[in-house]
Amino acid sequence: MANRKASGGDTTPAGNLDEARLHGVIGYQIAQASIATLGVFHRLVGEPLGLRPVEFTILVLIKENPGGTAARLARALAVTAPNIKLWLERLEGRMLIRREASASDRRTQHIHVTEEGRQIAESATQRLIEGERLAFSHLSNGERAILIELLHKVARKRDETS
Amino acid sequence: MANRKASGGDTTPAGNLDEARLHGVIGYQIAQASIATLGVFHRLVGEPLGLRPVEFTILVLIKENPGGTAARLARALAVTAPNIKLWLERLEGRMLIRREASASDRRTQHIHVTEEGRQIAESATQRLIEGERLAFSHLSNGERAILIELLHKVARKRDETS
DNA sequence: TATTGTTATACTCTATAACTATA
DNA sequence: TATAGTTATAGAGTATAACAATA
Repeated sequence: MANRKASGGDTTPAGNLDEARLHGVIGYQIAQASIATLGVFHRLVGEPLGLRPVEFTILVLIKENPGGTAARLARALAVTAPNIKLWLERLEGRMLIRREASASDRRTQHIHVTEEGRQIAESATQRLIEGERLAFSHLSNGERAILIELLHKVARKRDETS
Repeated sequence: MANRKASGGDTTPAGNLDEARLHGVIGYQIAQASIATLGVFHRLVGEPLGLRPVEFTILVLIKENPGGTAARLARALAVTAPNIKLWLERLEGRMLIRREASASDRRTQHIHVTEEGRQIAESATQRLIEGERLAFSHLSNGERAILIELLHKVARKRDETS
């Protein structure tokens, strides 16, 4: 931290290293920003609730899409089928979700959250929203809303191209 | 793949209160958006140039901060010391960077890019900027600029809290 | 006493291929 | 023929602990 600039200086997220044209690469800025958001997640959800980012996302998506299938989750999160199966097994082992055989298609299972899973999912989401609001309080409410909408637009693109 | 808007597709059920709440989690939107940007990276840089995201970032940061040390890179990218050492060894093995012993501090090494490393770093950056402009053409130039600045603000936060 | 770089090691996560049973 | 879920396995990536050299 020897050469840290004073307040108002042009410090960069990457440990005060110069970024130059890298600054204009969206993917790079997203990766750098994710270091901050993952820090918030780990502190407020990962550590206290024992949830990894993937587990949290899967749990919430199941809660919001009750009766969905594993294959649909895998596509939504861009993970492989064996991968999603492992995470579902862990969540099921912790009694946070349950899987029911489908009546119409005997290949698939309909996934739901348990009551405990619902509570943890809602608690985690609430912690994240409040935690991010506090950690990123140097962004106004409007800026956070704009950021989310623009990120949403970027994320939407992958469905159309890939 | 799934490009459905309604009719029981991958859209979340309407009237679900918590769907809006997950929508407001910055870290979630960042993770979703990174799937799209990583796709662009893999197609335009990872595949043709044989560079992983970490390798690209390390290479560019070295190019723009010549003479830096491994420890500084590790802090900048939030990776551990043994980890950065492995990536530096691979880049050095490909003759993209070189390490020189320091005269003042005999513990450290000053890292520079080779001529080939410089060319690849610049080519990769150029490909990414143009590729993202094309892939995310549904965002205006202004929107992309705003997105980058807001991500920059989020990323900058991690230095102050952690 | 703290820091840089390194080694050794184990663990987590992920991807691929192959299999089954359904459709 | 295609899809959902599963199994087995190998590989990639990452973290931790311990160490030596230097500040």
